[in-house]
Amino acid sequence: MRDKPVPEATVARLPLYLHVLVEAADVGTETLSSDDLARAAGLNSAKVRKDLSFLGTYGTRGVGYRVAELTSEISQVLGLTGDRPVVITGIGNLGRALASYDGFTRRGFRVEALVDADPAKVGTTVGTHLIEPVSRLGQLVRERGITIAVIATPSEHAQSVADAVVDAGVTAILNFAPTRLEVPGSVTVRTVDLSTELQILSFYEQLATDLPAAAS
Amino acid sequence: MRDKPVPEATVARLPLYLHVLVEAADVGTETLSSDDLARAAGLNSAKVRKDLSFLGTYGTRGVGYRVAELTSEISQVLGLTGDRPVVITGIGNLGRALASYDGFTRRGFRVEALVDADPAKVGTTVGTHLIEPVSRLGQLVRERGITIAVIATPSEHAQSVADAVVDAGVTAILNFAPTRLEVPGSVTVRTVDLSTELQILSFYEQLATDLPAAAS
DNA sequence: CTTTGTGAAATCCTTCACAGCG
DNA sequence: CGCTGTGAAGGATTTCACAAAG
Repeated sequence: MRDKPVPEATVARLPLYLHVLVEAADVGTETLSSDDLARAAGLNSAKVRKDLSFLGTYGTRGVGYRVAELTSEISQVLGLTGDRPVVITGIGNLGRALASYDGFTRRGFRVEALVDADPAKVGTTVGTHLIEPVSRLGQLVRERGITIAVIATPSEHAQSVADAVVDAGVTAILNFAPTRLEVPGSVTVRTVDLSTELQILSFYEQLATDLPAAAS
Repeated sequence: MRDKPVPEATVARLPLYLHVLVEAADVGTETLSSDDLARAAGLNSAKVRKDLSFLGTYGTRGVGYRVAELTSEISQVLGLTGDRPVVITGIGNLGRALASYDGFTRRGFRVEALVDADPAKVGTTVGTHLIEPVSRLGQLVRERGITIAVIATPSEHAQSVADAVVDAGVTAILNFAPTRLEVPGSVTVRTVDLSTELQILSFYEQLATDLPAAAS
């Protein structure tokens, strides 16, 4: 049950299951069937079972999955044990939104440092976090053992920030700048580009309005 | 050449091609080969050619694709002709970031209305945009022909906002609340959940640090 | 009798490899 | 020649369908 290579598509759904499980636990539910999970997650039950089978976690036939057990199993697989320190770079509107977003904290992430290039912002705070100068970026990453960086800078600075954090030991980057980052293969990058998302939506929106009616 | 069902995976890459094309045009480049496009987009050239073949746009053998022509072709397929009015709901830090994000405007989107439930925010402005009360949401959508809504409200209000905009005629929703929205099949929803993204990153970050070295 | 876990079929996506156009 | 367009091969993912466990 060890060493199955969890498929990418499955990894992308694990946070969704986790979300459903946490909500179920809040309500006091102790077990969920694959069908319950599927309905709540908007999937079908076969997919849920296949996904969970990769984790090596076994449900109970005739009953379902134990919420507590599955929660901790998924958390473990995702590496959400303990707090993971994160640095946010670029404290504009978006960076500020991210810094005060409690969804990070509620999952296992801790905003450990904020940096910005603007001297007028350095020394001010967002919530309880102090904004530090970008010149200290490498040092902060090293000193605080940060391995995940969020880039919310203007796109023209995204690459140089990426270079700096990678050089200091970061191995995962969440990039909000609309640019392709060039990084070593050992570093994982996920880019969230808002205008890309809107353009994809636009395509499907157009389909929906061109055809009279058709849906799945 | 009409009526090929453009695959989902291809649609997701079209904005990327568009981005590369716009940058190329800025520098005065008039043609790009599939290999040039692939390098700039971080893909391989076969994929680029396959993708573009679905559009019915033909390049020139021995030369490549005409930048201007391909740009307008992709824009058309994505439905980016003319301005598309968008409403942003929930003007917290994130909503404010979105409202002032010029990436929307630079592509074919126009922020046409902002709404918030907080009476203290209603009547104030973000840039040139006035914040209106959520009670006017349906009316605004109808009057201004809005078909795309961005939801940046707290998650407990996301569903009711979705219901309201769908009822008023919106057919595409970009959802930043960490909730699954229940909508009719004719409405397209894309959810961007920041903590989901971080959790996926966490998985790969963990892999990278557990293994000594392995990358593609 | 309910629900899991999983081979096998079906579908979707990517990559290969090359014929053929400019 | 160089580069597109595309059948065909190869992978990955989803769905089916059912045997076996509780």
